[in-house]
This record gives sequence, structure tokens and C-alpha cells, in this order.
Amino acid sequence: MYKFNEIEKKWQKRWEERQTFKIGIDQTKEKFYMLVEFPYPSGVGLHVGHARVYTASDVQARFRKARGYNVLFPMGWDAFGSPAEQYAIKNHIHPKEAVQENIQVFKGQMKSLGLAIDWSREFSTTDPEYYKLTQWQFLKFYEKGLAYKAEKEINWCPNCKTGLSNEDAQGGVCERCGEATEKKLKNQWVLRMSDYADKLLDGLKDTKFLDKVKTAQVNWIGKSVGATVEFPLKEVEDKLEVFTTRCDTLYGVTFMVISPEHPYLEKYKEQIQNIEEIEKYKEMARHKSEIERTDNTKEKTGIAIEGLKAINPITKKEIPIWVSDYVLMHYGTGAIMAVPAHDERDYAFAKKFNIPILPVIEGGNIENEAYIGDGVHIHSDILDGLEKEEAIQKMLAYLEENKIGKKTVNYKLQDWIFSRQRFWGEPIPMISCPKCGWVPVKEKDLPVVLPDVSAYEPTETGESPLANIEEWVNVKCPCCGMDAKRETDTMPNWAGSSWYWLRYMDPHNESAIASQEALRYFGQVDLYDGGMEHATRHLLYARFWNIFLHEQGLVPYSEPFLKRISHGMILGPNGDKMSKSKGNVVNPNDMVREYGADALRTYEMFIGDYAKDAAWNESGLKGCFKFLNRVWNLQEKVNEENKTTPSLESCIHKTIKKVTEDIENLDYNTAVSALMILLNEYEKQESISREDYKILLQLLNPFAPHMTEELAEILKYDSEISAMAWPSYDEEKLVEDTFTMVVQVNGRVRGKIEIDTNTTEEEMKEKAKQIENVKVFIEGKTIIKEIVISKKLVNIVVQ
RNA sequence: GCCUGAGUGGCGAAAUUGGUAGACGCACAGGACUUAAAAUCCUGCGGGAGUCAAAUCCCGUGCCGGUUCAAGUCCGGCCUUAGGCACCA
Repeated sequence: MYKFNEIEKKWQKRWEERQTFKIGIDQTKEKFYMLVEFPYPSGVGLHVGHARVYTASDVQARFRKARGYNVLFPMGWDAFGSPAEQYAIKNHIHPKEAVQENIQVFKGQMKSLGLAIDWSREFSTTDPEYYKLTQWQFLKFYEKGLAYKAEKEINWCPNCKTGLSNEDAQGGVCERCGEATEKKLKNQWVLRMSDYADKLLDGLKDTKFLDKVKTAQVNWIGKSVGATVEFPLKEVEDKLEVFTTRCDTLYGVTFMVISPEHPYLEKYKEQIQNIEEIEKYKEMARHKSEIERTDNTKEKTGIAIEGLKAINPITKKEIPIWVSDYVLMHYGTGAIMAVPAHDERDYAFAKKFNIPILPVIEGGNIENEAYIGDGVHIHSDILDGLEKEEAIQKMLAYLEENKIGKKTVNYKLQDWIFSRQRFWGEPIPMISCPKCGWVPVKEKDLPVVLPDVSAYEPTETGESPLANIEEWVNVKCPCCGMDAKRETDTMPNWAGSSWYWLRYMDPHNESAIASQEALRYFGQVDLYDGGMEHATRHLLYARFWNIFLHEQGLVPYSEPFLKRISHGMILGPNGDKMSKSKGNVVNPNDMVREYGADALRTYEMFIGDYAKDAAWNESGLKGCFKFLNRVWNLQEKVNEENKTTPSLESCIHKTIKKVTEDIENLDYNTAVSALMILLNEYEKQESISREDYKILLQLLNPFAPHMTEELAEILKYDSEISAMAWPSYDEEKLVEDTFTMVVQVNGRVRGKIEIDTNTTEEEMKEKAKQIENVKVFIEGKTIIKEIVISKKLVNIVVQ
């Protein structure tokens, strides 16, 4: 049995001392940028799920290096944000210290896995040198008018006492704690991300993201093409604007609905006779959680506005305006034209409040339900007889001609709420001056450093804990020198992760994100591995950020990531998600101690399809440990020959091809199984050559780097494996002398024989018919057809 | 409700363009070595029929149907399940 403990430590030490994986810009080589999402260094350390992801990235990095690429495989820490803060509050230490402790644990664990990381490029988003640049980039957004402060209805988590972006409050639930979010009016910093909706959509074409990742982004951006239409109001000189994708149904509008937050309710409260009743309804809507409000199974509620009516601009008919919370203020114009005959929601509303339903499209039975299918227009004057698309075009032209509406594109994507009322985040580098308004902190005064304080708990008032630190908050205005105050909100933890891959390219640069030379050389991330949960958050923010930097001429590429993949989770042995509370967390440290890092790595790659979840099974790990041991013991069979053993040649070449292609395609499990098959073949031999063994060690090296290096040293090969070029295969040598010919009769297998590879198709037919069992099935029957697949099978069809 | 993906032995899983279903591994059973155990090595291992043992035959990739000489793979219709979106006008 090999002493994995000693061996692994020895090689880890050597890699560190010799800086084996440290790289720089090398114009003579093509680069390969392998990026894996940097972890949040929490208090619990890594579990075997992380180990799977880092190992896969490491296999990729080592493999690409062997193939001649200059591989950038960095690691860092995403250490701002709520969990680090929570951990610090709980353990009564400063988040800064908690982060330091946790980073040490994580780093130690990663090193014990033998990852080929260039540690000279390590940084944490919480380093002042790093967040100085995060702040600097925020100022760029501000300078270009893309960061603005606005009073907005935001998602508020009453438990975390902070505002959240839409992306962080999906489904009306706080991402961090699971609490139902509320709507709260707050003054917030916001990034104009919705301006980039089209660019974010178009940019996807230039990437090789998984389809499901692309789909998730497309859905989230939610582009919809329609029209805005203006409905004149009857009592006042004003118009109510709506967004619709179906302007062709304008003749079927029987009422309008505005959201409870619609500004007209405030603006025209004098005209509205039942304003008190409506105020009550608004109050009710505000206190409902987002989940309740968007539950489309519940019955619709609403109130008709008395004293304010609209005029249909096409039919000139007077129509009532209602208030209802099924219309959302943050989509479109916060007001809709309701066509109950052809919209399910409008239909339900009209039924409940006895509003007339007027069909304008032929089909269905409106007594029972809204007809949402396509059909010919009826009761629609100029549109009568037209199909949907023609009708939309005709109506659009009519609206534009008469200046009552125009073609409009709408997005579900909202601007990015960028303020958090927390202590542990990058301070937003802005100063509020009573005279000058919002003034950016001068570039030379960056970073705005987080003060050292004793209390960093969130406050009850919804203000950042920083607000209480007077000596930090009170400053002089950089513009006029008068007394002013710092912004006390901090950035969301998505900020630091929105540009970190750029920093890895040149992490110690003091004057810029990274040098232009480094940015051009390392370019885009070639392979980015991360969780599916980031498909619409981190990935969207990061792309937005990068597109902006590109437009400013700061980075050479618009899209930051070429290919995005996502990995499956490692589940507990019972198939449940691993969690502390379930007590089924497997710690990689324990596994490394018992079986070694190489065995753990090999097992994590062998466990199953990398993209799928897999249940942990320690017996499987033992099996991989056994496999490595057999490779170790095989050294005794190695002879002095320096050429491949002829009888093993085709098998070796097949394995090189298989392992190479599998690693490229991220099919790690089948790559390992191919190596097991090769080992089985080797073991059948009396002895194997030095060359045979070397190839096995090279192919196995990305999976089990320590043991294979040790063996290469024992066998005294020319160099360490990490310096060897990946073995190549020869197509001609893949062919074997013989093959198994399968013989079918009427599509059922009736015989198999081993025959020469050069056998012609005619000879194959002849040989097939000579097989005893085949004779039994064709005797006395008429042969209708004979199908021959060269080097594979013969199928005889009889009657 | 809509959009993706998945369903194969006791278990994790493999299977080029349709061409030997279950590679590889785990578990299990039997054997060798050992005073014994562990480790290691050898053999077997989808279900059923058949046989002293074989040969051989039948059934079998979620379900129903179809195309084809041939279907895990293609087509149509369902069921289950995971993920994403969801009062988005």
C-alpha cells in the first residue's frame, strides 16, 4: 500500500516551494483561463461538494497545461456580505477577523487537495486595495449617469433589515433568510441596468453558455414587444398611458386598471370621489407580502375609481378605471387596458365585478372563459377580418399616424438596487452636501475604508449601522468644503464579484483594474464553472458590469465569459441535500486523512455525470483508493523497454483518445473508467514497458497528481509529469486486427464470431451463414434481405 | 400554467451517425491465501425457462402506440421527477 500521506505532503510542499503553478504573461503560448466561482469563506469550511468543483477545475487546468497552454487558474475570496457578518455577530468578533480565520481554513483545505492554483494571484474582495477599485468603478458608473439615487419601492427584508434587488428577492422571498419580503419606499442607489437589457440579450449570441443558462437569462430579461397607447381622461386634461402587446384588441377594451401605487391616485385625489376607500385599499396592498400579491390563484380584488374616467382613443367610448393590485407598478406603465374577452386575468376581474365582456376575436366561448387563442378579428371596424399579426401592424400604423400611441419594447429586467443597509460591504463613495447635493469622493481619497467599530448589527430604523458612527459619517464636502455627510449604505455583495476575474489577470496593479497588456493577453474566461443559482444574478450583474467597462474602453472584450457550465451537487448518502442540521455533511479533511487527496479526487470525478447531482458513497471512494493502489503496485511489473508493448498499442491509443476527449467534454467519469480499463489490460500482462506505464501515469495525473508524480520519480523518467506534454494518439493505431461480428436474423442476435478486420462484406455474409445457431433460424426459409454493416454486423431477414 | 432537462440491474452509472443494452465501479455470493481477521487475488452476478453443467430460448432501458431489417437512441400521445419562470399586460 502506498503512503499517500507522506507523498501528498511532499509534492504539495514541492509545488509551493518551486511555484510550479505560478504563471505570467507569455506571448509565445496560447492562454487558457479556467475560472471557478470564488467561494464565500463561511465558518463551516469546505465540504465534498466544493471539493468536486475545485477538483474538476483542477483536472481541466492540469490537462490544458499539459497540452501546451499557459493556464490561468486563480483563486480568491468573496468575503463581503451577510453570512460573514452574521458569523461575526454570533461569535462576537469583527467580520474582518472572522473572514481572515475562515480564509485560512478554506485555503488549507484547498491546498490539501493539491490544487494547481497560482496562489500569488490570491485576493479577497474585502481587501481595501481591492474594494478601492470596486469603489472607483462605482464612480465610473456615476460619472456616466448610470448610478443614481432614487426614492423607490424596493424589496425589504424585515428579518435582515435591508433592501434587496429584484434578483435577490425572487419569488418574494429573501435570498438570505427565506423571509417573505415587503415593499418599502426607500431612497436607494440604483444602477441603470435596464438600459443594457438589449445588450445583455444580444451578447448571449457571442457566448457558449449552456442552453438552460441562456434561457434563464432570456426569461429574466423578459423582452416583450408591444405598444404604448394613450387614453385621454374625461374629467381632466391628461392621458393615461398603458403598455400592451395586443394593441389589435383595442376595440375590446371595456375597462382600465391601474396599480395601487400609480401616481395618478395622488395627483387626482381631488377629483376622485371615493378616495378614502381607495387609500384603504392602497394600505392593504402595501402590507401584503409579495407572495400574497402575486399568487394568481387567489380571487381578484379592486375598486372602481369614481370621478375619473377614460376615453377609448379608437372608439371614443367612455370606460371606467379601476384600481387593483394585479397590476404591477414596476412593469410597463403601471396601468393596463383590460380586454376581458381575451385575457384570463381581465376575464376573472370582469366576471367578479360584472363588467361587460366584448369579444373582438373569433373563437372560443366567452360565456365560460377568455379566448386567448388566435383568430379573425370581429367587431373591430378597420381590423375586421384580419389575422393577429396583420391586425397588430395595422393598428400600430394607425396609432402612430394619429399620435395616440407607438411601438414600444418593454423589459422585465429592472434597474439594479445597489444599496444595502449593512455594515459589512463596500462603502458607497458618495458624500451628501446640503449645498452641492450628492458629490463623489475624490479619486485620490479612495478607498473609503470601513471604520473599526464594536457594533455592526443592523439597526431597527432601516439605516445602515455606519450611520451611527459620527466621526466617520461627518466629512467636509469635497466640492465646497462645508459640513457634509457620507453615504452610509454599502454595496451588495454582488459588487465585488462583478469584476474579480479581471483582477486575477494582474492582481497587484496599484493604478488600474489590471494592465491593458494583461487584459488583452488573458482576454475572456475560457471556461467558467459555477452554480445554477447564479444564472440570473451574478452572471447577469457580471456581464452588465463588463459590458459597461468595455464601453468605457477599460477592458478589451464586451462579454467576459466564453463558456459557462454548471455542476451538480454532492448529496448526502441518503440522497438528501447535505446540511449541518441533517448531520449528513461529509468533510473532505476526513476523507483526505483516511484515503488521501488523490483517491478523493478520483472518486469525485468518477461519481457520475459532472452536471448532475450525486449521492455520496464512501464505498465508491474505497473502490477508487483500491484502483490507485493497483496502479502503485503495478510498478513492480515495469520492464526496461522504452517502447509501447505491441499487444497493448491499440488499447493505449484508444485510451489516450478517450481520456483526452472526455476531459475536453467534461465527461470526467468515463475518463476515469477508461483508465480503469487500461489498468485491467496492463494487469493481464506478464510485464509492461516503461513507456506503457508512463502513458498511464500521464493520463491519470490530472486526477491523481501526487501519486503519479511520485511514481514518475521512482521510475526516473526524464521530467516531472507536470512538465511533460500530454500523450498523443495515432488514428491508425486505434484499429485492431480482429473484431466481433454480430449476426442477427430478423433483427435478433443469433451468433457472434471474432473475425479478421479486413474481411469483406461478401465474406462477412458467407461466414455469418456458416454459424450453427444462425443456420437453425434460416433453414427452410427464404432470405429476403441481407444487411451488412462493415466491421460490425450482418442482419439476415427471412420469411 | 409556461419553458428546459431527466427517467436504464440491488446501487452509482456506460452505450459515435439508430447497429452486441448494462462498459467501469460499488454492494453481494463462492473460492484462494491466513491460526484468524483485515488487505490482496480468482470466479460469478438484470429477470425467467432450460441443463449435472452447458448450449440455447423468452422477457427487459417510465407507460401506450408508430416508423425501421434493426429503437435506450427517431416520431406521436401520456405519466413521474428535478430545475427555471410565473397576475409581466
